[in-house]
Amino acid sequence: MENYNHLKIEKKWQKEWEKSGIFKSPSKSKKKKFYSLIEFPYPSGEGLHVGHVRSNTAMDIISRKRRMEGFNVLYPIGWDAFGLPTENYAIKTSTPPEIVTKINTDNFRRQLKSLGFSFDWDREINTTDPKYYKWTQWIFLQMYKKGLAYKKKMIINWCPKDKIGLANEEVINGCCERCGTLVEKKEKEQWMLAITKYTERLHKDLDEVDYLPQIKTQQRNWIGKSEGAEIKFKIEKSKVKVGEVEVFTTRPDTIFGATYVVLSPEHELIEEFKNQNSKIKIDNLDEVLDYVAGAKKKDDIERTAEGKEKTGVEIKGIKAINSANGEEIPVWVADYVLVYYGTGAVMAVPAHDERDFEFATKYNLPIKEVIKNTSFPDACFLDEGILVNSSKFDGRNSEEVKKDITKFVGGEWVTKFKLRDWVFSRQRYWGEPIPLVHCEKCGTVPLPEKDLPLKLPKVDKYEPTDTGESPLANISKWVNTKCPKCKGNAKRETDTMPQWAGSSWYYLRYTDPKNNKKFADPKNLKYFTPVDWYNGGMEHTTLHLLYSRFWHKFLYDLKLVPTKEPYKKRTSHGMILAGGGEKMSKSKGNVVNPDTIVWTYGADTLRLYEMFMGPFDQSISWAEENIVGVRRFIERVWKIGNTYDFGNRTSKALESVLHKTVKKVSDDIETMSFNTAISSMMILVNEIEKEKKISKKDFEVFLKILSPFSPHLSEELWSILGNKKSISLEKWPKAVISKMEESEVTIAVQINGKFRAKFRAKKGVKTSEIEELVKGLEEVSKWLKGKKILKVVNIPDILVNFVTE
RNA sequence: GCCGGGAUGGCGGAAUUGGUAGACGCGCACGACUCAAAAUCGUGUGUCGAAAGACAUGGGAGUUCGAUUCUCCCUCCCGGCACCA
Repeated sequence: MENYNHLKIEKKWQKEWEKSGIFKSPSKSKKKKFYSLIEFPYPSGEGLHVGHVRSNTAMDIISRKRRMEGFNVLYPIGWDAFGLPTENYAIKTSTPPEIVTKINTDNFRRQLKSLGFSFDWDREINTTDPKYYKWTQWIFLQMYKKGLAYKKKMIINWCPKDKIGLANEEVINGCCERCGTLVEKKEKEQWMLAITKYTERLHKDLDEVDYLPQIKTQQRNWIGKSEGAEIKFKIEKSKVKVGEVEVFTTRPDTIFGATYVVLSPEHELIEEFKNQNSKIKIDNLDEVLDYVAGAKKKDDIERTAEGKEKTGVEIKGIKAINSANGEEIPVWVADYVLVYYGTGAVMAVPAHDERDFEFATKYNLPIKEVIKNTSFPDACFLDEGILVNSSKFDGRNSEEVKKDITKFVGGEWVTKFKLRDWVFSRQRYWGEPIPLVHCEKCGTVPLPEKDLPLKLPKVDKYEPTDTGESPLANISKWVNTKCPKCKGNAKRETDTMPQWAGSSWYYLRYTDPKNNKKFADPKNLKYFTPVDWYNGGMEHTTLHLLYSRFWHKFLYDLKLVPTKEPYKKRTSHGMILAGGGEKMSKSKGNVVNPDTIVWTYGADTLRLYEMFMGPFDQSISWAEENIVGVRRFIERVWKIGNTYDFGNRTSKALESVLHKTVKKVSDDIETMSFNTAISSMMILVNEIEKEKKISKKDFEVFLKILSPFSPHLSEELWSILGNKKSISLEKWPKAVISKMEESEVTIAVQINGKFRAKFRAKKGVKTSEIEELVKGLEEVSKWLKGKKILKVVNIPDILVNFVTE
């Protein structure tokens, strides 16, 4: 027997698979389809991460199993190649980003191929390929035409280091998600996508998909649905109505306790105070404007940090009228009220809201109890309860009066969401150009479809400009163009799209990656979509998942895709951390290169190790010393396959273990419990080695269930055993229940719940028989001697418990 | 602060309609093979104890014949959100 030479064997089969094309997925097939998807990698300069190997192997195992179960499996791969790291690298080395991308994707491709993943390489896509981004631009234009893409002057999060505007989702603790630099505020015109028009559906349709519960929860929290009342409060000056302010509250039941109203600094009413012709005149305009200016200058961190001490200024000269009891109450402006949520104004109920309580205490505003509680007046009481001091609503319960009170004060019951529109423009080079033209006469004009793709022009410098414009703005030849409508002089939009654009629809392109006439043929979409199983990182559950669901729903409304939701099932994997439990990073020098492992131990070993190391959905530390365990397992299987003199009989006991293993592995793959699947196969191999005998047929059954995990080893042994066709074309084995059963069972004996002995008995043995059998056992009789048995608990074939006095 | 997940030997982890805690793997110890080492194979390996046995699943209470599993309280760790009215 030759030693197991992983280098030779793995290369051989990778070539073989490529030659035979058995992992290609025909777009036309009588078979049922199965679409399994991984998040396509960003081809970074660092090369493949061992984390990629973990998730790709998991979906590869599932894909290979599905193929053997008779499905036409689509398991595609591509590159999410636009983005900042490539651009930054290009700036640093003066290499065009497309060259950097080419080098990186070549490297990634080589690495992925060395791991034996069963991708359909014919369907490879790249978001930076004009043939691909033509359709990203096309979809954007459809959104533009439907009014979902709009330009808005707004205060954006600005990263001074990357010189780029960031979406809210990309700001982490007030810092840039990528480089950690403190984010500044900057006013700029930005392209927005009206994702909020889909909020309700994005929220509701989560009921229909099979996502891990945590993923659904995170999406729901991000969308942030809450129900409450919109209520108008009159604004009076010297007892005369001069206007009104609308507030949003989830607690209309506490309205009788509203002792003041707070406006956010950006509230529209404040603009009106400045207006000389306005009916609303206030006494301390300068003071108010000072405060507002100060608040606007502060960025989000300052507003929230600052020891969380709330500040505000009373707006003097006007009063609000509490719509519930007609009381005159003061109006304040304070930056703890956010302009972009609800109505940008709140009714403050200090007795029953922590923030209002803090503010009222600081500024000596009245605190009025309206929900009965014992802690008043030392602390606010947040729970719902029985109303007091609320005129005719006294004595009733919060829950039941909310809507009644809303009606009573003429308010409206509404649903609000935290989700805000998506800032879609970036002032960078390496992204899809936004295909719009600004014409002096016609305004903003979309490019006609025949002019797509609008290709990125060649530039000399990739640096963004300090004015905040994209480098594209410097290329006058490109910027100056003709208006598609009037043929007059016009300028191109110079902003590009964010990285999320290309990844919002890539799973659709896989169904028909080479189509030049459509983003995908409807027939292919009908056959392959939705994605049956999508696995990815937890870090993408809020952004990528939400964005792509939004794009999908938009396309669904245009009847361009056949399903409401893009992904039927979504799971996520845990991260692989470095030895000390830290993130792997270049700067810490703790990155594990999969190439090294593939060379020294082999791809099958790496695959098996990463699946065996721990629960798939949990983060886990890399531990190189454990790799040897799975390598030993592979070598033992290799030895059995090469040296055993296979007969045609397997012992009953071994047969039972085999079938249990088949069942366990089949079930565990479905629940992504790969670690226990592998452990059960190890147990089987231990048993085979103990008996030193197994039939060829049964050993082949084992090879089949091993093949998704260790495809190279399995193929090689399969062919050594004389099989001509690939093991991947075999049928997935079925566990035979009758063969799993054993005639004898081990029954545990407990005395008062404590384990004392075990014994073998025929299956289905009766309680009375057990008592006789057991009393003969010395370990049992010594505990029962002189004791009265009060009760016998018998769990058939598992356990018997004697309860004594 | 809120939401979600978690805590089990020296280490990674296994076990839930409540039923023999520690499967499987690593490590370690001893033995076989070897001139020797590595590799391999065999045996053992939760803690205390000579043994009988007792104690053990982050801590404390409870339900139960029986709790890693269910209930309540607490501690710590990880992830997400964070003045969202």
